[in-house]
Amino acid sequence: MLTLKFITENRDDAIRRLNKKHFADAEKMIDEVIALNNNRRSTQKELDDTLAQINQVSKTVGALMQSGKREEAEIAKAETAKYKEISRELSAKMDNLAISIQNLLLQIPNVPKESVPEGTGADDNVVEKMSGINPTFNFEVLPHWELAKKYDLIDFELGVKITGAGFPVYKGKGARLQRALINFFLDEARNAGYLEIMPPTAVNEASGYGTGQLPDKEGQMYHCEVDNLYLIPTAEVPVTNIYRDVILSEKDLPIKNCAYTQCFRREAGSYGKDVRGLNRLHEFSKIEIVRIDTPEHSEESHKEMLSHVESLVQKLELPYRILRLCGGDMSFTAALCFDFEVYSAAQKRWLEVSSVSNFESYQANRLKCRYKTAEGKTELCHTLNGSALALPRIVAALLENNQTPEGIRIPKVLIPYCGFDIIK
RNA sequence: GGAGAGAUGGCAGAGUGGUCGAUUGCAGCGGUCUUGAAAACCGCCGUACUGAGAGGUACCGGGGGUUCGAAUCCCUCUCUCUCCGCCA
Repeated sequence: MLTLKFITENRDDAIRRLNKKHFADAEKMIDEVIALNNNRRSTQKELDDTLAQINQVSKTVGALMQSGKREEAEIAKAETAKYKEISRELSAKMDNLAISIQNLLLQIPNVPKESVPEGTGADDNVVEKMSGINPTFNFEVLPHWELAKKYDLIDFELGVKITGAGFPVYKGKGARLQRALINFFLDEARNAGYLEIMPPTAVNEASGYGTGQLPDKEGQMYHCEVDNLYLIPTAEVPVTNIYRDVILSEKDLPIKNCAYTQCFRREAGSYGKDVRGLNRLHEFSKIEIVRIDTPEHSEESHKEMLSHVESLVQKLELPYRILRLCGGDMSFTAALCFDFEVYSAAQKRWLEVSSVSNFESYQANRLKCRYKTAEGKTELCHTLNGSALALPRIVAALLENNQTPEGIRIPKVLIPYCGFDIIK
């Protein structure tokens, strides 16, 4: 969430930038926050003064009792009664104000950076870069779900039997390809300086709130009600929460973590051709990269993350494009976000395989993730994360783009990881 | 699942109703000494809100209560540890 300091000191700027995100009622909500906060401040002053009175009288009571002046002590005791009544009312008022402010702040999205383009939806995203060669075929190409069946790589029906739609079963070379990609992505991340983390895939409520999946996306996560745990939709949740309520030292930044986990998404409301095959799953594998950084360096970190992700799709020899998301298409919490898409030759469409975002201090404020500067000041960190990469759509593109009459060719970089160079 | 113990500052660990926001040790920071380092010695060393500042207020797992006054007493919730049971 945005900080009160930012909102109160940059009212007009905040409203203008929220409008870029096409956030309705920006002005109304910002002004309400400011009004509530002013009220909160004056109420707190009153409350603090009242409590100070009580504390002071209490001290004299103690002193009087010790010196045996009982009657005077009794008089002093009686005096606190009226202050107590006042403080009770004031603290009730304070609690209400604090809750109202918190509720409002949770509803206000992050403000986009200046470099975010104007726009209302996916069509307004700016293509930053397009690279790689779209494959051409002189035979009839099959979509990946048919290739998966033809070569017995992925069994969607079996997944339905065991669990349900969106939980595919990978078999033989299909399973080995999964493991190869996971290891390849993890090795690449480690070589780029990321510390590998293997976190739990179920998290508690506090972690869900920490990274902002709760309360907004409650319905999108699998919830184990008996123990009140949530299956993670991304490794971002457990990994970023490592730094919840932590004050880091400036010399430790940027922190660079990577993690492979299974990810679970209910995808309530999804249907149609977008969910065919591997395009949208309830459970999938993903390698996530996470950074915690200083405000001064986070932009640089973001660039490094983008070139890391770009190197992955390049090594996999996939045609790709990088989109700079417009204000209207960005997520609630991002300040700047780039999407990577790979071209899927049989489906003839772009598939999103990575989203690399800078959240600036928005997420850190909720997480209370701070760092001590060299001068000893405590400041909010910036947090960033990105997929590097999510497997299913990469697999979809690899299968479709690399199909030949002889079989499916494995990109050179993956051959040592797979242990085979063609699927036939 | 059964029984017991516990939750205090980055860590360890005192504190059982009145200058306790908290003794002490370690770690950290600054300094003296040293060619440099170590050792020794001296000083500093939680977070947040509020105030121009001095300062004020809150926080000893969370919430509630008793009291003029609570880290300390009571209730409640959560979590952790130990032992037993079950088990990958």
